[in-house]
Order: sequence, then structure tokens, then C-alpha cells
Amino acid sequence: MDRTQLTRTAVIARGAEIADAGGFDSVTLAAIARSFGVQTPSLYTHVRDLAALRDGITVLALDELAERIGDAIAGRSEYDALVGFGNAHRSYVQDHPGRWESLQRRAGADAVAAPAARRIVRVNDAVLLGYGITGDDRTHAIRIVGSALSGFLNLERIGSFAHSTPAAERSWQELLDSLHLLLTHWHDRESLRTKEKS
Amino acid sequence: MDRTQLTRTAVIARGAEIADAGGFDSVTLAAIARSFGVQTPSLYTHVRDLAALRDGITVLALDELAERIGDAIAGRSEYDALVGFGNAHRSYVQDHPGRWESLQRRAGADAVAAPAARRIVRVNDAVLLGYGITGDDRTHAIRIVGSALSGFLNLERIGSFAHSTPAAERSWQELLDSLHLLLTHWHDRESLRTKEKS
DNA sequence: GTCAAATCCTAATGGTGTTAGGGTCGGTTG
DNA sequence: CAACCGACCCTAACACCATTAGGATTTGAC
Repeated sequence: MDRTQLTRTAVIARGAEIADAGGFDSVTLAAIARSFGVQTPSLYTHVRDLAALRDGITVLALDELAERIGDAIAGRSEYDALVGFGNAHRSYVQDHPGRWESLQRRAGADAVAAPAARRIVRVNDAVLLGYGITGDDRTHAIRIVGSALSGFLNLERIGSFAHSTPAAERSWQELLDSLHLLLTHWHDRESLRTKEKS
Repeated sequence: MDRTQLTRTAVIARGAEIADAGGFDSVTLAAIARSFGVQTPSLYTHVRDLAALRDGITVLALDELAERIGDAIAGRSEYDALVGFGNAHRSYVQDHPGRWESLQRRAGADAVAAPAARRIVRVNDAVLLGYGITGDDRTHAIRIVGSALSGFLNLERIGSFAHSTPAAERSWQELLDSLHLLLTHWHDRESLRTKEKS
């Protein structure tokens, strides 16, 4: 179908397109081969096996997402950085749902060790640095923010918010505001606790 | 392998066991048939197709999870209810990772319409009611709490927290405390905002 | 005791990933 | 310049999967 030179990068890119179009599970060596007008075994010259192909898509997604986040938080801090961070994620899910799906799974060792993975960690740190949170607290805060955002986007993706009002968009704003509230009061959170705690 | 009468319920239960043992993707009609010492086509008497089998596992998981949550929050309110709610989820992921996985996907229409789905909504409401949050705010709050908890558990499951310190357990406590903070200050959250907001 | 429905079977088809090994073309090397 | 070699794609084959068609056997009702 395409005249592109068959190469590892091109194969993975085509896999990513198929993932976005039909879901990550629809990524198949046979479908990629078909789209190139080539026989399935020919792909093994460029990709070790299906698992390596999927890890390749994961690394690609990590890289693209890290770049989007980096652009979104550059020169911003606190609330603006947080909103940029969140919306970078959300727009990526909308633009590339299949690639996002490739991140919601246990990836192979080479994908975890990829430079792209370190890059994601770095941009995450940058957001929290703006709030003046350091040390173990920063790890906790990153995990909490990442959990809330990815959790929301996954629930939205699978349609969990589709059958109730108000629209998910409104809750997204509330979520970002809530996280901002949490981060700005991170250091005096103890004093805000109510009696019922213990 | 088992002398159990072959029936729709038994087939789905066996599928759930296989999911917990090897991941949701390892649930296959062939594997279930093998475990019963039966030929694959025989299962079609009890289950429409593979999609129906997976939806059956999803409904089973919804039911079991709703029951755990119900037990965990019975007679509790505010922080205790929230902690019970969170830990019910977390223990379910640990005990039945494959069934939990069956919930992290877009399910079929019959699964969405199942009574179990409504049951989950009811127990969710119960937690928020204890904090005195009602109306649209309750929907927002449920979505935020659900996003944060499921997001954390999914990231923990795929190993996102495995390669950094401190242990995920610590962050889980921070998450529950953070959510409690958010819910207790839900109604005065506007007054806690800092100037940078806009 | 007979009939019918339920249940399991075998046979077959088409889709998937994967390996083995053959042909062809381009560029490299003596 | 000619022989060679390696990269690349091919065909053939195998194992595993879901699904459908249709036959046989058992079970339960009347």
C-alpha cells in the first residue's frame, strides 16, 4: 500500500498507526505486512517478534509523550505547569489512543531501560519542582499526580464517565484544581487534617 | 481435570482463575476446555463466544468487588470508610489481578447494564455521602477518587513504582491521606486556592 | 418406553505468530 | 571486471486459536 522503504522504524510507526485506528490489540504482524503489501515473515528481518514490535510502539509513545509534556511545561510553573502537564497527557490520549494503550501495560525490559523512560521521569520532576516539593515527598507527589491523571484518562477512555452527568470535561477541571490544591498545601497538609483521622 | 458439571457459571469461573494465574489475555476458550478435559467447541453450548466469556468475567469481577467494598465500608464513615474503600480495591487487585484487569477495558453492553455495575455505583456513593458531598459535586468527587485509586493500582500493577524508592506502600498511604484532605475541605476548597491560579 | 432437548463430539475453515530455507539484487572486493 | 556475499523478501510448513456445521449420546419428561 505504501512505497516507504521497509525498515524497523517504518514497521513500528505503521504498527502505531494501526494501534491508534483499531486499538492496541489489533496490532498484528499480519496487518502491518498487509499494509506494506508484503508477506508476514518478511517483517522478521526488521523486528525480532511480536513482543519486540509492541515494545517498540511503547518506546515510541514514551518519546512522543515526553516531548509533548516538555513543550507544555516549558517556562511555566505551579498551576500553569500542572495544567500543561495534564492537558499534554489528555491530548495525547485523544490523538493517539492506541499508543497510550501501549503504555498501560507491563513493558519488556528494553522498553523500561530506554532513554525515553528516563526522559518521562525528568519532565515529571520538573512539574513538582515548581511547587517546591523535594526528596521522598516529590516521589510521593509524582506518584499521586500521575495516578490521578492516568486513572482519569483510562476511565474516560473505557467509557466509565459516559453514562452519567455532568460531562467528563467538568470533572477534569475539578481534578486539576484538586491536584493544585494538594500540591500548594503539601507542606502544611498535616495541620489541615481533621480530628476523625485516627 | 475437574469433575465439576460444565455450565456457564463454571466456565466463567474457570476463565477467571486462568486470568488471575496468567493475565487476562491468557484467557482462551482452548485453555478453559483443556482444564475441563473437554473439546473447545463444547464450550459454545454455555457461552456465546469469546467476547461473551470475557464480559462474563467482568460481571463476576464487578460483583465480587462490590461485595468487598460493601463489607469494607459498612458502618464506617469519612476517613475509615475511605481507607476501607481503597484497601478493598487494593486487596482485590492482589488477590485477583486477572479479574481486575478485566475491569480496565471497555466492556460489552450487557456487562455495562448488569446489576453489578449499579451496585458498584451505589457503594461509591456511600463513601462520599459520609463526607456530606452531594449533587454534581458528588459525581466529581467520585470520579476523582476513583481515578486516583484505580490509577495508582494500575501503575503499581504494571511495575511503574518498582524501580524507585520509597516503597509503593508508603505512597499509597499518602494517597489515601491526600484524598481525605481533599474531601474534608471540599466545600472550602475555593478559599484555599492561592493567587497563582489565574 | 418413547420422544425431544441438552450436551458433547468430530471435522473443517480461516486467522494468527513463527521457523526454515530458497532466490534475487546490490554493493564490495580481489 | 568478475566473482562473491550479505541484505532482503519470498514460499512452505507448523502450531495455536476462534468459530461453525452437523452427528451421536445421554438425560429427563410425558
